[in-house]
Amino acid sequence: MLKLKDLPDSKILTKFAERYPEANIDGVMHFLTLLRVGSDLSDVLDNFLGQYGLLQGRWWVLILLMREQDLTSTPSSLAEKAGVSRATMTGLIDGLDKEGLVIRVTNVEDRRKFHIKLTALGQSKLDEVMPEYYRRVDRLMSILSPEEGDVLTSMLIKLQNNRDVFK
Amino acid sequence: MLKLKDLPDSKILTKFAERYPEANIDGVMHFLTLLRVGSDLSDVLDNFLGQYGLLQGRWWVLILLMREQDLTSTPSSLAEKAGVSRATMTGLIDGLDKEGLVIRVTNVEDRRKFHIKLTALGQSKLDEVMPEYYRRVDRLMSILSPEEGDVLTSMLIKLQNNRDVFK
DNA sequence: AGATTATAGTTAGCCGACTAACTACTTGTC
DNA sequence: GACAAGTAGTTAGTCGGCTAACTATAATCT
Repeated sequence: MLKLKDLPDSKILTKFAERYPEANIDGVMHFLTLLRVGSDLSDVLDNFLGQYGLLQGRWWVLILLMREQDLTSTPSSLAEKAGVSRATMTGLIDGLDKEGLVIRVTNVEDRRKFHIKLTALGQSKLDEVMPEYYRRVDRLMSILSPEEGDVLTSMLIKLQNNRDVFK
Repeated sequence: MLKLKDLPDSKILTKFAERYPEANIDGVMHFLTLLRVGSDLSDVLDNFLGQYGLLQGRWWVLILLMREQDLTSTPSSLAEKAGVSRATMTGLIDGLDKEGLVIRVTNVEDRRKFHIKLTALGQSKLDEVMPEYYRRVDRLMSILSPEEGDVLTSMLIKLQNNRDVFK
């Protein structure tokens, strides 16, 4: 996502605003800051997960399975919930299967489907990662007061709901 | 970046919190919301740029060149400012060169380098995209008051500066 | 001045997304 | 109950990132 390291300073934005008077300098700065911080935090998360041999894609699959009562789901359902294509989910499951973190079980009721099940090894991988993940998130977010956190989220949701204006 | 569509609700988080008492439910929700909104806005931006035959990578290169006094820079400098590897920058410049939006000019002072220069066609591509881009950003961000925008950015910067706790 | 070290750019090969097309199976309709 | 349409999963091929290794050139240090 946003890779740009060199965010414009107000001098540059002013130069651009001369050519493009539509520019709302403050708005652009707020927008770019949001993209940039989101991207950087995502990178930091990937980096953290990498220490456990995971990446966001695989990690979410494990978590989605753990959410299920019987620790089981189907590739299609996982793909939809994880926000990736079914083809991508095939690859993610391949990798997790190879490492023994999940298993594919044939579904006798609908032979098009598989049951994807979290294994004991998969659960123990989560048990290894999640406590540390939660501690890190807590440390990260504790720079904001609980009230600030609520305000942040409410503003983000407003932007989220307004994003269609960009389409 | 964050693809996960199915953010946990408080019921799921509570279940996880039983197994992982470290979990600060509110903090996790705020964190995931930030990643999610950042990711979605980035996708929306890519989608917008795609209508003009651009993607974020190429678009930033054009903008970085336009920031320069003589509309000229080097691949290394562009790579660093854009936050991509030099190898990736080679590919971006290849594409832009092929479309005539930038040109490579040999550098007689240091024959290892090239001058990468924005062409008139490249400038006119920006002139086509930027006004609409600024209008969209303005419309998006105008859901927040100027004061809210400032508060948002200041909280984001706090998180940004605190992200090393994750490492 | 010559050898070493550092820098600029490219190439090759990998990785994880994607879409499109394919097989296998199920559902629905006449 | 056969056949059309829909769904589940995989495969093949593309794309834009990446790192590592390579070539060419410049700078530095005896």
